[in-house]
Amino acid sequence: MREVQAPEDPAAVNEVAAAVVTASRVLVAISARSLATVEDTLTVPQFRMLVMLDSGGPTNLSRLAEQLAVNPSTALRMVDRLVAAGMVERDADPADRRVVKLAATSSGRRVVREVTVRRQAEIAKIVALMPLDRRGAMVAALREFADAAGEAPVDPDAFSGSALPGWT
Amino acid sequence: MREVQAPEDPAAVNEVAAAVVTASRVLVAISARSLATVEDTLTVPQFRMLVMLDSGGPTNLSRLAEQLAVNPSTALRMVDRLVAAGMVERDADPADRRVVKLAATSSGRRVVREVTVRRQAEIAKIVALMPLDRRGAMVAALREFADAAGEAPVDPDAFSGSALPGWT
DNA sequence: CGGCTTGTTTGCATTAAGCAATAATTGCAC
DNA sequence: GTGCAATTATTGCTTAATGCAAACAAGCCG
Repeated sequence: MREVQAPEDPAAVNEVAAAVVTASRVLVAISARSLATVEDTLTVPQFRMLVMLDSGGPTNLSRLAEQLAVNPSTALRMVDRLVAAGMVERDADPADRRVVKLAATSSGRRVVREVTVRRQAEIAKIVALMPLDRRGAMVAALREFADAAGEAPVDPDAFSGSALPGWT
Repeated sequence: MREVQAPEDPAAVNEVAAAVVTASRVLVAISARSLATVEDTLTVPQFRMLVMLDSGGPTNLSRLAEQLAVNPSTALRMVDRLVAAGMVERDADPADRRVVKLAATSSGRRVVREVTVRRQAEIAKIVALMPLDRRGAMVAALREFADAAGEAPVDPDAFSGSALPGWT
């Protein structure tokens, strides 16, 4: 069986990997900075949970824990703290008395919005420093990379208002 | 004072931001997967510490804590656990009896190498799926982005063997 | 020498996290 | 329709990560 692609040049692959790693550092740094705004109020895991609730709408505990890839008991106690902080609301589900519907309060949503706005601003600031005629190539290249990884693209409009599910 | 760049098109900036976010999800996922290999043995913060010690060479506790951006006491207890796991070595500094020199053991270094190899393999696998003639554009675009962010690029050769400091 | 700084460690508290067990429902099979 | 299996939330126990403040040790400098 033959490779579909031409034989790989190890040095070239390394070059790409290095570029990927460098870019990812930038992204991680942006995440951290934009979250530092509300750092006094929220921890990183708490923020991730809040983003899930804000973007995904109300859910129950099990699904939330599954989305965050944590143990239900962990999720439960995080919810407890967010409820105590007034950022998440608990409601009984009339259809199934086992489940507890969880939703972000307006206060919680506001925090998510603040962080998101700041993050977008950080990215935009960097993008603005790039030569105008290179941005198209940037978008194309990143999409190509994401496509190759089999990741569903983010809708530019959808995310502009509210959420970046799962992204710290 | 006038802008150097042409006036921004908000929609275009959003497009770039969306592409960046999508790509960053892929990178985060790769991180998580490649670290899952040793998940049973090490926690994420422990691995970060190990990477620091492996790539940066021996240090003392204060500098290590500073690099990881954690409190010295936190770093101390993490070191305790890594020492107990046989992955880090404590040595007295003859020049200054206050400091404790910390270094990764060969066992610790091996773990870092395993994860790094797996991560590179994951990235390479994705890169291999991209059209050959687009990889150059990808590298160029990512470098441009990193440059704009003022980040020092990663040396492809330097990182190929050992380390990705600070990158989870 | 005596104070100041630096480096490590300990005490105390909170958050995060997983596993196991329990309780409360619901759904389904018979 | 009753009883057992599955689902959902919760609690108890343990460990790890984290920060702050205080203690303690060792070097530095005037």
